Amino acid sequence: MNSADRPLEDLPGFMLRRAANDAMGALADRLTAIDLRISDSTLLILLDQHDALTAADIGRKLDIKRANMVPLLNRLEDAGLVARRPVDGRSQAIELTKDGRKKLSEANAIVHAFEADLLERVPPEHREHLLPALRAISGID
Amino acid sequence: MNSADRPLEDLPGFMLRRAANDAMGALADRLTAIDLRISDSTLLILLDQHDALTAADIGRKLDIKRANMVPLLNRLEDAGLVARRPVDGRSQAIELTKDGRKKLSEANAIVHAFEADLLERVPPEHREHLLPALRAISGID
DNA sequence: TATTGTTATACTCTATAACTATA
DNA sequence: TATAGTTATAGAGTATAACAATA
Repeated sequence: MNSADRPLEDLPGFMLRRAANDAMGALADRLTAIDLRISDSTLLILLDQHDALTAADIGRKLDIKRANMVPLLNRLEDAGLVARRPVDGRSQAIELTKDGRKKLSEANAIVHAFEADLLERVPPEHREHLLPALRAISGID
Repeated sequence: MNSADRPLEDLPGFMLRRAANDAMGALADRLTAIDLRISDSTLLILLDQHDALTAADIGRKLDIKRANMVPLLNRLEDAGLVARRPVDGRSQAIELTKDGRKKLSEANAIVHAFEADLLERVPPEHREHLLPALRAISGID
């Protein structure tokens, strides 16, 4: 036992991992009600907020490798939620279908309720600092 | 495009996932220098801070299912870093070996440097709020 | 009866290498 | 030459079910 070292609960990195795992586990559970995974819902929300994204665009924005976009898009296309539309000889735009927009509205309801519940858990005095801190860690702004 | 919805970067849950993924990817990269995974280093640090933990104890503290403790402990035992010692007919204490304590000190150096760098990225006015917010999300205190 | 350690298994996410076709 | 989409594959984390032995 080395008392000079801080317990794991005092390490921001460890707690970041634990908080993310707990929170994402809870979100994944809620999303099973509409047969979506977290990455599915994220992709639908992203498509709703940007026009004319290609598969490679999505991969870059969501930190998903090109190779891993394929099964993800196959699954969403098989479910009838998105469609691939060639924009030139090698790129394809990914677009929400009518069913996709319907599923998106269900996903938005679940995700936003989840986000509200998540913030609710954070004591008010720390609440406004969470997003800026997380953005800084991710290298955004 | 639904402008009523906030972009993904404004959702704490999404940014929590992204920050954790980015940070843990960076930590995992650093730990490859001493041939450890994140879960390995976490287990070594935990063993250093508590006496006489059984495999089931560790699983509960680190949120690792009993079944998944087996390959983890096998790997660390094969590497000579921990030893299993039966404490009764069904439980076994997990103990750091001499090599394990040496590896632990290397892991502590890497982990604490990483934690310092992580906090450094967070603007000072948000820094002290990060840990309490993450603890609250994880359901600690 | 509940718990421990274990085996087997499966699913998700992620990562790399290699290939074809196109800009 | 660089990029896009694809295939195949492997690693890592995680989940459940079932079993024997023990508390």
